[in-house]
Amino acid sequence: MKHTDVETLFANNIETANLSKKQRSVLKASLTLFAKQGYENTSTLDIARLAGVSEGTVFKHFKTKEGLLQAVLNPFIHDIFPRVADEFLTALHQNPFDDFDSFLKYAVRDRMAYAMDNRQEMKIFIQQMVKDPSIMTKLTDRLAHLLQGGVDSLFHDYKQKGQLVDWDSMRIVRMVSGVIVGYLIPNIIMSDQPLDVDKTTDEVCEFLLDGLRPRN
Amino acid sequence: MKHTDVETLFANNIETANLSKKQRSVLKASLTLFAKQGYENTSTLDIARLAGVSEGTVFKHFKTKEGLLQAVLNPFIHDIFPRVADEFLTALHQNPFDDFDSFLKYAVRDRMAYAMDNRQEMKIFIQQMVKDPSIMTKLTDRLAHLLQGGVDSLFHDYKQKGQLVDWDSMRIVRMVSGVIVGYLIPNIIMSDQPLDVDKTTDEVCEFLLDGLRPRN
Amino acid sequence: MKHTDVETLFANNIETANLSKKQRSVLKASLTLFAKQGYENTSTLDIARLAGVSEGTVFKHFKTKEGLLQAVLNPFIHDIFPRVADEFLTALHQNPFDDFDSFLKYAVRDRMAYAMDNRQEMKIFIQQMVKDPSIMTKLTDRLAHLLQGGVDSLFHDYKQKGQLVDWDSMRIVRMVSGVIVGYLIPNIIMSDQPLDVDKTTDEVCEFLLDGLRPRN
Amino acid sequence: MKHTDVETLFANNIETANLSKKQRSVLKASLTLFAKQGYENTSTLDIARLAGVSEGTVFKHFKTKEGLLQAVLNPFIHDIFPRVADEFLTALHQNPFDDFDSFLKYAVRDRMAYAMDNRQEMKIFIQQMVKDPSIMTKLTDRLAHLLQGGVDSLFHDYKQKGQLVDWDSMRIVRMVSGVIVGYLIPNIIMSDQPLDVDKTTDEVCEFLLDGLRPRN
DNA sequence: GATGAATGAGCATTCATTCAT
DNA sequence: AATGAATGAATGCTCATTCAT
Repeated sequence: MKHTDVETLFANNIETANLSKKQRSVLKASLTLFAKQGYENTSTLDIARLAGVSEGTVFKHFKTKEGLLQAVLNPFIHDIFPRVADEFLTALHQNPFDDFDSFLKYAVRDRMAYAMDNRQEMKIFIQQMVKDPSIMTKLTDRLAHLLQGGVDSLFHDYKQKGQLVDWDSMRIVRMVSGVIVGYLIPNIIMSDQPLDVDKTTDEVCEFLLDGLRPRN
Repeated sequence: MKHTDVETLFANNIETANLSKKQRSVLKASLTLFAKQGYENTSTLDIARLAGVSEGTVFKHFKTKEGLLQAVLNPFIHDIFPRVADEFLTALHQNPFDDFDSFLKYAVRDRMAYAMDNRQEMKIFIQQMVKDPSIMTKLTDRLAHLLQGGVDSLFHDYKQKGQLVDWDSMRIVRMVSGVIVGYLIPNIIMSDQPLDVDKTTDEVCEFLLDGLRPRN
Repeated sequence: MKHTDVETLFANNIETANLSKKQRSVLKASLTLFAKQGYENTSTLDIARLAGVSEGTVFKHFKTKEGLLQAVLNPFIHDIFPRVADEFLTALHQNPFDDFDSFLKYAVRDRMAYAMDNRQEMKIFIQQMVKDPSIMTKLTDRLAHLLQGGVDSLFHDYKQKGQLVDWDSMRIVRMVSGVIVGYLIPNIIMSDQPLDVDKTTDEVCEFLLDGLRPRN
Repeated sequence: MKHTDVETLFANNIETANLSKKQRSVLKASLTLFAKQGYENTSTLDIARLAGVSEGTVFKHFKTKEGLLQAVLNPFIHDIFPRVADEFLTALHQNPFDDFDSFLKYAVRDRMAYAMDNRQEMKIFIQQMVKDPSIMTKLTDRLAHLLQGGVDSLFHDYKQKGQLVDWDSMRIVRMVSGVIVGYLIPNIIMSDQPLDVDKTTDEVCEFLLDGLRPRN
């Protein structure tokens, strides 16, 4: 069960679909350069050159450099992340795990691997979030809304079976993602040292499982 | 037991000490503006104006804008953060807690409050780390080194008493700080919504304590 | 006796006649925009949008933006203004006035009303003349040629009857139009305050007829 | 009795006084180029080159290209034109003329010569007025205010002596300047054909004094 | 040490014009 | 004929940095 990586989704994105070949290459060049050197340190000329187009072309469709950034980030917020979340929830529903331990391990490993596969893209997101918090709000709102329904039913059985603490589902999600984020962010940012997904998953889960064990 | 805030430490900082009044005001203006609008979006003229000096003065001592950034960040890495860590460890040693629960609650609340008190300064750090990972490496190396000795002796008793899982001390530190970081970063960045430190501390500790409970 | 306004003449103009519907709409859009925001501040994209055509279409027929301007101005010089002048002279000949006073009042009121009715179009002309004096030369040459014959016969009788000073006809024309221009230009340019044509006509004529010499 | 020309006044202008040598040369270059090729067709690089400075220098003091235009025009509105008007009124008061004929001839010739001497500067003014009518409003308001008091006393005697029609003084001023403007504007704009000031003065005055009514 | 005028390379953006479809 | 994507030169403007005073 392999997840689709962001780049593929990006290429097929609905908003991206009606762009010409050149405009798509502008978008891709922006993604690459923003990730590598940051938004502010990337000039529109850099983008044009990497995309193999004229500078005018960069502005013809995207109007401003900021518009280009939005065009890079929006698919993530409105399409890719939600789709990924959905894909993930579906996968979880289709492969039911007998116990919460296996479930958690699968989930953590999967999302961690996902993030590792898409480091570059994550980095832009993190960089922009640090500057413009509204992006983060938009994204978390959107994801919260998406997960709200899905996770309740997922967690319900495990709670019944006494394998999972009877907390509000979103609190559990926050804890788990908090720990993962605390682990991943330093790694994503210092991108030269990739993470050992298996080892980290084991460590994280051992810790999470005892934290999430039901109180007797 | 109140911690000293970063700004006071900053003013008294050893590297900062031998600067003239004007140069110090340049440094302070940089801190303020970098925090508010980011490094790239702050011009040296902005800094000069806020500091009440000429543009030439900004460069007289600090050579380049990058030098100004380093002058702002270095005290944190080499002086302020270590001193804060030391202050914290000392406090912990001086106020011994009978059980790990009380200890953890104190520690978490204290560091959380500390971060909340110095949001602005943290924000520059986060922003720069995202762009220049080496800053993070430098900082974590330095802190790791500082804590290594200190925490071992702190945790030893609790481990003996069967109140704390017998993991490597740094793994415990990483877990705890991971959870805290996962909680704080979103809040620091979206600085308009301050965090309820007490409530969050309780939530975080409830979770951490079961995760860190020794295995039978 | 109502004069035809410039827009109607423009639409029926001989040079304009063999244009396609789209090209005509390009020309009309140019007229509107040049008048409203000036030639330099109007982009060919603005024109294309207002005309409801593509940018390519704008250039298909008119070759350059300058060509577009010429296409807008030429009808005025070669067709519309002369036709208007002719229409005016004819009207004067057909409605002979017994005395020069009545004649002058009619003429002044008519041309003044004409200019007021076509402010927008006048404005482009004025703006362009200021930049490219050759337009003015072309126009004045053309009008001078047209009036030369016509006015002589018109003025002759009045001069004979001792109602009009015996100056060269063109000097009289120049004086009269000078005074009118001095009155109108400020008003056309500051288009928000329309002029009271009747009142102004009376003032201007009183002055033109008696000058500054006191009435006995 | 020779009037001071605009360029000299411009150089000594109070607002202009505290500019550095280079900034003054930027201002002078702007004046020259705006007059020669119009505001829109003059690039800031053109100005920099003619002024013999870097492009940055152009913006250091004047902030924007529009600011440069204002810096060129403002002295005219706030300083030069008023000073010229004052100088003119004073001169008229100091050299009393026995009859209105001599007075008018002197005044017309003087202002006409003044305008001819400063064609280039006038041209910018006219060009800008055509685009931004508010400039004209500002100027006319200012001049009207200045003349209001002065001309009344000047005209009073001539009116008493029966040499000047008993109209409102401003109406007389408007008529006279209207005729002069009607004569001058075409000439200023088509700057290659300078005007014969003496001949034109005679023509204009003859007309102004007696109107179109035949001499008995 | 401090000043601030000057620099000039760099940047985002605009726009008339072209051309393949 | 019409389209509109693409072009690339040009433009107004910014900013870190230098240096004469």
